[in-house]
Amino acid sequence: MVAVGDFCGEESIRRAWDEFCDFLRKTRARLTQSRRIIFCRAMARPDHFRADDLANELAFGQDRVSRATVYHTLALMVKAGFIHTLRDQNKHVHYERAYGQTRHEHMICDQCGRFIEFDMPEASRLITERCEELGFQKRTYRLAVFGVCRQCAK
Amino acid sequence: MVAVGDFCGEESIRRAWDEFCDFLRKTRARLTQSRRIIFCRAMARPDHFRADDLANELAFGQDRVSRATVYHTLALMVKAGFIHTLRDQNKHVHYERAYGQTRHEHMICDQCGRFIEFDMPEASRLITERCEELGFQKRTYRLAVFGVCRQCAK
DNA sequence: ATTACTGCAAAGCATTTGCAAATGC
DNA sequence: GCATTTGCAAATGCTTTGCAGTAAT
Repeated sequence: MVAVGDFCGEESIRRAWDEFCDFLRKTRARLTQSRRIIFCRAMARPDHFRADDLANELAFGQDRVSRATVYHTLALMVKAGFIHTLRDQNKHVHYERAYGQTRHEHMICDQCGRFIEFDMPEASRLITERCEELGFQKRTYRLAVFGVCRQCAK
Repeated sequence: MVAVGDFCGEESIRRAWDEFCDFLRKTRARLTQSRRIIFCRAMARPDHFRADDLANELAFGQDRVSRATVYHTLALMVKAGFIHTLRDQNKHVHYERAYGQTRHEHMICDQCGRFIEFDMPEASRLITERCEELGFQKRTYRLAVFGVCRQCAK
């Protein structure tokens, strides 16, 4: 059983966790300590993180959770829509918080690997049009620009 | 030494191979039999193929080339701009011919994995604008739409 | 009590690498 | 002849899986 007071600090994360609990109940999955720990740590990350990093971070200490469970739970969180996956130029999967965020695209620096977010609202409309023309049922799309960021260009 | 007559059928491939030879000479790399075989087979593929598949195809027979060499050569071809990489929903890398092709984007079917090409010329301009605003030096970009294709939707 | 979840360690698996032999220049 | 490339097999490295034990409902 997950203690009621056991959420993870920030208020928005608490709300997110409550919604994730709804998702879990709806899918007859269980509310576990491990899931709460992983969920909160993942949601608290401000940047684009990798499953592996999070797993390493959670491999020791009192809140320790196994590598396998981290991977499982992140996949659940993607399914529930709380995080998104991205891929960097080295084909590694990165996650980013989706809950409470607006749609944005990414520029990825070839040199430092940094992710720079930018908006391109027009893309969505254009893509929707093309999908309708071609009878393709869009689920989502990814737009990534590769190159060199301002800092690295200096 | 690579025999002069030893190109690979199609005329456009022959021209491409000649250009690849220029590239190789320019970078002081060698014109080898293995490279010719891999280059021609890769260029002849009409669809989106995987290194692994090509390596398997070339693992037997008189034109056999090792797996490692296939991977190496495809990387060279990407560097030289004759093929592009794409990633499918299962994080596998696919290659597609770039030589003689115009820019296009992809819809990738969640169910059958098919790649559907479509044009979205406006994207390029919009992206260039954003990159200028943000001081990002664009090298290339990838736009992929995920969902269900017309056939699978039936 | 039942069923799902967790942790562990092993398996996967496409890709990369180290090194000796072969080949192009 | 010298440097690059090739082939082989082993290593890599992230991710997934099988299974036995543990926890949630």
